[in-house]
Amino acid sequence: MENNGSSCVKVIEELERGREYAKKLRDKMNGNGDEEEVVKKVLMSFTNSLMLLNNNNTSEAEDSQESNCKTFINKERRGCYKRRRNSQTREHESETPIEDGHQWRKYGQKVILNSKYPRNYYRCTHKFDQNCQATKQVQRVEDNPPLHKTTYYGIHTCTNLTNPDIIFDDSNSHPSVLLCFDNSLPTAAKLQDCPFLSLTKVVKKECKEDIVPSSSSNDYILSPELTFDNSPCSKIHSDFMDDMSAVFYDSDGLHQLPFTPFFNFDD
DNA sequence: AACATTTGACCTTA
DNA sequence: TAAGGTCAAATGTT
Repeated sequence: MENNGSSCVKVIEELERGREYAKKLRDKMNGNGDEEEVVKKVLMSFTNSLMLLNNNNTSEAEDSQESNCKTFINKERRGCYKRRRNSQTREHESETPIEDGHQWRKYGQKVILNSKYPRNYYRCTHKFDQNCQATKQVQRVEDNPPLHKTTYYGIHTCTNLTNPDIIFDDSNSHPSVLLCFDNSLPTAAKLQDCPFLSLTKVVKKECKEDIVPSSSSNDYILSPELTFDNSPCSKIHSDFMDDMSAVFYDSDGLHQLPFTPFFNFDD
């Protein structure tokens, strides 16, 4: 895949589009027995295909670094990690740190050379209980007007959509990335009226320096599926779904399946 | 007590 | 070797 990243993006985008259509069709079925089951399976197929694509994308890079990174084998090697590839990011800039609807746990902060403000590092709260590999970095990049840059790595595979009633309003920020969530839960139906998407709004603070708390705890709400629109403003990199593991969705929710992708787009 | 954040150490990469 | 990403003990919060 390394020799044709843009083609891979197109495939992913096409699959995303197909999945959206399947979702719309499923919604229109409205409990129509067997036919709805078929649509659900189509939807599941799109989702799993996207997962497979991602896993295939990253397996080679992971293989090459396996010998160097033994973080999960030998916990005594502190600081061992996979350095991020520049191409595997989604970026977003806004006047305030964006509230993306996911649950994040801050795990680090670094002073960055030639930057006035430190960079904050977050991982998904469900990194360990659901093996969700999503991370993000948040850094204030400008003073006046205040501008925060959020860079996302990986994709959420966790399933903890706890409050889909609160929708993220991105209208006041730069529309660099639009995210779509739909975990097939009944409550998620409200989100599907938004064509390009919707973020479940955060009700909790991100970190003390970045955002004013709006409630008493520190978690974000999250939802499991993530898609991107086709807006020219969207900044989608070829292999954004880094760090994914072999986790697939079925019509009942998220399940870990005991196999790994068997095809290779480079063939 | 459980969970989240802070922060210095550790490690990899350019 | 400097810069940056991650870990984990210490500390804070609920």
